[in-house]
Amino acid sequence: MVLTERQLLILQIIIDDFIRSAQPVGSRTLAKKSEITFSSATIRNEMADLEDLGYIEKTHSSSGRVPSEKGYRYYVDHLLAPSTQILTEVDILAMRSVFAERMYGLEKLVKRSAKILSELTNYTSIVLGPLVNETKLRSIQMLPLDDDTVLSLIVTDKGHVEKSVVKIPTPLDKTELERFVATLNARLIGVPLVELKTRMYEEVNDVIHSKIENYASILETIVSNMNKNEKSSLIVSGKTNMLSQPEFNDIDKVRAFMRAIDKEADFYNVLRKNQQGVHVTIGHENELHGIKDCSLITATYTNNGEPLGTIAILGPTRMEYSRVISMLNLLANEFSQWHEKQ
Amino acid sequence: MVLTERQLLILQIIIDDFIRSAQPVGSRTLAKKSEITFSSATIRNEMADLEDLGYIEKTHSSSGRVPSEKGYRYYVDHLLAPSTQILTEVDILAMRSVFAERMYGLEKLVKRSAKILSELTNYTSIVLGPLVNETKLRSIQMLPLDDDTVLSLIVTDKGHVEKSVVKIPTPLDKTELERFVATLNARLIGVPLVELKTRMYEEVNDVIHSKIENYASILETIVSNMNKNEKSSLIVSGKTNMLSQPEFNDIDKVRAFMRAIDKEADFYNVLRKNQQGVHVTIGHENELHGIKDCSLITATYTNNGEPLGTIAILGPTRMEYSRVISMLNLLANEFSQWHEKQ
DNA sequence: ATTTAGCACTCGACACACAAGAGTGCTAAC
DNA sequence: GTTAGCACTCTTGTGTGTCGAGTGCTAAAT
Repeated sequence: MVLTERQLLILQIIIDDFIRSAQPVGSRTLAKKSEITFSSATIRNEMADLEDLGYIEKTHSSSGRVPSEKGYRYYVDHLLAPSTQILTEVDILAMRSVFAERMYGLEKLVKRSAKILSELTNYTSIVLGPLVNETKLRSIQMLPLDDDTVLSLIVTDKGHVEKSVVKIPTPLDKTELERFVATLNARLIGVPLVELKTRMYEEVNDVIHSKIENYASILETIVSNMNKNEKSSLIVSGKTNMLSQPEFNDIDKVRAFMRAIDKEADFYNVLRKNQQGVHVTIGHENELHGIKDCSLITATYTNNGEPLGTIAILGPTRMEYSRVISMLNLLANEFSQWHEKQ
Repeated sequence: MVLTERQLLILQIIIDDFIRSAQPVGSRTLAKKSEITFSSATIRNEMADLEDLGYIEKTHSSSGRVPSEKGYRYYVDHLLAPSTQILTEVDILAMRSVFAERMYGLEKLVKRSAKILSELTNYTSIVLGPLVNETKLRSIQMLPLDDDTVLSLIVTDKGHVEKSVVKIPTPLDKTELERFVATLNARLIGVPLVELKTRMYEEVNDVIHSKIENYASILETIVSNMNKNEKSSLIVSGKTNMLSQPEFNDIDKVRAFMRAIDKEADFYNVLRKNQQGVHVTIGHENELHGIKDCSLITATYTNNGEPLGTIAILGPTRMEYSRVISMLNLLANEFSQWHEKQ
C-alpha cells in the first residue's frame, strides 16, 4: 500500500518537527502548523494508519508520535527536499575556508575538515584520508641513529611519511647501508604502497641474500609497521559533541557510544568499504553495535572518478539529514577538486 | 591540634574503605573491622572530632562519613603505607613487559605504557614524551614532491620525525636545494631543538640572503610547524575508563570531564611544569576546571638526573593512591633505565 | 464518504505521604 | 574515658492522587 499525499505531508512534518525538538509530536501540535488544513482528529486517524504501516511509533500508549527507523529511511529516500539550498552562507564559507587557505599537506586538510564538520554540525565527524593503495613510493631514507639503530622513512608521493625505528642485530656499516638504500630506491620508487611489501622482497631479494642479516631485519620491521599504520589516516573529531544531544542523557547510552567510538579500527573497516556517493545508514542498519541509536552518513571523494577517501558524520538517528547530506556533498566536492589541482 | 593514634587509625580505615566501596562509611561498619577494639559509640565521637577538623564529611546529616579533600591530602602525605608492596605480580609483569619486548622507538614506548597503565588501573593515563629541549637535531632532509612543493623532515637524535609540506612561490632548482640542505645540516646538526628556531636564522641568514626567497619561505613553515607539534608527544589513554567509575554516574560530571580531557593542550601545560618525583594533586588543588572531582598523580622520569618526561594518572579523588603511586614509581624507573641504556 | 467535534480513557510526570533502615548525637550509666 | 541506649534525621522506596497531554472511538456534520 502506497502512502497518500496527506500521509506523506504528515510524516514529513512529524519528522521535521521531531528532528528540531526531540519531543514526540502530537496531533494538536501538527494541526497548528500552517501547512495543515485539516483537523487534529483527521490527523489522529492518519497517524494511526502511519503507525500500522510502521513509519511512526508511540513512546507509550497515549504519547505523541516519533519517527521509526523505517520512517527515517522513507524520509531520507523520498521526502528529503531534493537539492534545496539548506546550507547557510556561514556553513558554506566555513567549509570553503578549509580549502581556501594556503594549506600544506593532505593530512592537515583532513584534520581541519573533520574539525570544521564536527563544529558546524555538533555531531561527531570521521574523515578517512586517501587509501594507501592510491599512493606511491616517493623515496626511502635510512638514517643511522646509533651503532645498532636505524631510522627508516618511507615517503609517499602525497607527502606522507611512515617512520620506523629499527634495532639491528649486528653493527652497521654506513657505506653499505647507503648502497642498500640506493638499491631500494632505484628499484622501488614509483611502486604503489599497497604492492610495496611484496615488491620489496621480490626486487631486492638477491641483494639481501648477498648481504648480512641486518637488511632482512630492517625490511621485516618496515613491512610490519606499514600494516599497522595503514589505519592512521582516520581522524575522528567532536567525540564529545554527542554528549549535548538530548538522546544521550542516559548514562548507559553515553557509555556504549564512547566505547564504540574509541574503537577506531571498527570505523576504519566500515568506512573503507564504502561505495562512491553519499550513503545514509540509520540506527540498526549499522553493523557496529555501539551505534545502533545513531545514523551514519558517509560521502566519498574522488580523483578523476577514482574513490580516494571518505568523509562521514555520526549523529543520533534524529539527525539533520538534509543539512548534513548537503554539507558532505559540498565538502566531498571540494576535496575532489583539491585533489585534481594537486 | 594533632591527631591521636586512634583518630589516625579511624581516618585511615574510613579512607581505605571508601576507596574500595565508594559508599559513605558509618560507625557500625567501622566497629566490625578487626583492627578496631572499641565500640561504635566511641567511633562516633572520634568521627565527630575528625569532621570538626575537616578530614571527613557527611553527605547528609545522618549519613556515614566520606573523606574530604583535606582528608585525602593527609592520607597521601602521612598515612600511605610507606613503600609497602602493594602491586601484584601481574601488575609488575605487565608493566615490565612494555620494556622487555624489543621495542622500536620512544614514541611507541610512550603509547604502550599509557595503554598498559590505563588498563591496569581503569583510570585515565597521560604520558608526556621527552620534552623537545632535550632532543637534538640529527638531520634535516628536503624532498621535492612537485615543482612547487617540498617535503621537509627534521629528524631528532631520539628518532622522532617532524615533517612539514611546504609550498614554495618560485619553481625549484634541485641542485640548489641540495646545497641549501647541505648548508643547513653542516651548521645545525647537534643543535638542541629548542634553540633550532633562532639558530636556524642566525646560522643561515647570510646564505638565505644570497638566494631566492624560497628558502625563507621554507624555513618559515618549518619553524611555525615546530611550534604546533611540540605538544604532539602527549598520549592520553583510557578516556572512557572513567565512565565505569561510580562517581561518574552523573551525566553532567561526565560532560565536564570529557570536555576537559579533550583539551589536551591544557594537560600539556600542567604536566610540563612538573618537578621531579611523584606529585599528587587532589580535587580542587587542580588548576584545570573540569577535573575538580579528580585527582592527578604525576611522576617524572629522568636521564642521569635530568627530567625527561612525565607519566600521569587521572582518576576520581577516590583513587587507589597507594597502588597508583607504586605503579608510577615503577614505570618511571623503567623509563629512566631504558633511557640510560640508549 | 470524509471530516470533524466530543468524550472517555491512558499514561507519564509530579507531588505528597508513609514506612523502613542506616546512621548520628547526646545522655546517662559503667 | 568508654559504652549502651535512645531519640532524631535523612535517604530510599512505595503507594496514592492529581494534572495534562494525547489518543481512539463514536456519532454528528459536511
